[in-house]
Amino acid sequence: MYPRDKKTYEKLMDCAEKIFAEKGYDKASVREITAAANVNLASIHYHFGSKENLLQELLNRKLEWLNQKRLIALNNLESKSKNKTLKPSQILEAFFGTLLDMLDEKNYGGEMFLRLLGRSTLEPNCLISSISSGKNNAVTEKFRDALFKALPNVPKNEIVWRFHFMVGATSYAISGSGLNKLFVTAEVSEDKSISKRLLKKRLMSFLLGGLRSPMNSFLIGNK
Amino acid sequence: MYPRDKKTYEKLMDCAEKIFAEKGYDKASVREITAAANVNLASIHYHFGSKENLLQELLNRKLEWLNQKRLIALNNLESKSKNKTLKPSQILEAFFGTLLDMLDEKNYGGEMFLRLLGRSTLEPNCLISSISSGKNNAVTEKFRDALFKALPNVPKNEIVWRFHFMVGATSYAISGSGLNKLFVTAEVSEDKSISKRLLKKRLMSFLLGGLRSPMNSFLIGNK
DNA sequence: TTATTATTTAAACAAACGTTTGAATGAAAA
DNA sequence: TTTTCATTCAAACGTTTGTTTAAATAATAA
Repeated sequence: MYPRDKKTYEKLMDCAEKIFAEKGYDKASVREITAAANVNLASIHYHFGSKENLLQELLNRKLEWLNQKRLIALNNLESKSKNKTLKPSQILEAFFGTLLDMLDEKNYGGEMFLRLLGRSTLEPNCLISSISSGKNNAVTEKFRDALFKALPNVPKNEIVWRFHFMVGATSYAISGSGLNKLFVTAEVSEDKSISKRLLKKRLMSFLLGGLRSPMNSFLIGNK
Repeated sequence: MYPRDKKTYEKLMDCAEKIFAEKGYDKASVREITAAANVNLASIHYHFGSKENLLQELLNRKLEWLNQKRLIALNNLESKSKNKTLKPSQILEAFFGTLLDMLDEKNYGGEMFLRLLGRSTLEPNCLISSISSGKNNAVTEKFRDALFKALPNVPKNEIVWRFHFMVGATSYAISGSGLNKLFVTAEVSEDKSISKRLLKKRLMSFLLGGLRSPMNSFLIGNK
């Protein structure tokens, strides 16, 4: 079932990521994870201390990697266009695009991580502190400030709100339930693999439209 | 603690709604709900059969009420503007606006239900079938068709996707975690009560922008 | 009233959970 | 080799979970 040489630690990481993504944190049991990894029940506590720590370490490692790619993308943009201000679409590409590109990756792990990240962002308990604390927060603030600069005419408060809305739409889209519903209902005349490839383009277009939506567009013609 | 005359059934409904909304289905225990309602532990199974049925009945009742209001709003729009096609903003107002108006209601129940609905929509397991089945689906399809008519130039597939994105953004925004994060971070210079009142306007504006976003807006200037 | 049904109650059940334990096993160092 | 450390293992622990049971009580009908 599993390559002999893979260490227990890595096997647990792999299986935990997959099962957490599929079932969510609560419904994924330690017994199921260790069974899938073909290791002893107690090994999670030996290597990670607890089930919760396992999830933490999982997300920390991947998020750090993702955020590094995000920052690199943002820095590239800023250095390329020397003095010109960045366009909102470019900033979104660096933040959400970098994330969504993982869907296209060959390995199954990309999609699994996205599902897990979406799940964790939407998860009720704030037990997953790594998502909204520490380094991750610093990256978010950097992009938030970039949006401030790119949209000088939009009040900062409004941008913060819209940033949250974008995160919400994305989290839902990449979470398991969201992804499945999308592929099922939109599959009117589309292959699933095509939908998967087009998800990024479609979502990004939606996010950009929402971000640039004229203020008070809802006050016109609606009392 | 509780008015004497309230029947056990109603007390359970009230407390379950609140606790489900706060903690999510899994983390909300039968013991906590019955304790809060000040009734016997076994009464959930006597009146509802199971914990799951309790949630089902809860959502069914409220969703039916909400969807009726949605349909009425849509019918009003269609009958008012005799032959003219509806504007997207009007359709969104009837669908999402009707939902978000519950935030403004005096009673605490409105916000609680929104949190619960957001939670349930985002919940991993598809155990909450009432959300995406039966009458609720019929209402969704009616609004989807209305959007088809309102946006004849946009491919239907695209509209279905964007509809999902809108649901995702809304679900996240009204769910507990979303609401809290929004109020915390956006509270730079705003009172929470103000943020709450403005949530609808802001979210609706975002949704409308996303819905009407020009197609392929992300292909321009981005390789 | 008595008889009958509906509801509430306290107690227990069975299963699943994360976690802990202490011995057994493996590998590396002395 | 012997010693030492890291890792694995089977078994059990203590909680918590949703659910069930059977007796007790309340409400209703005859």
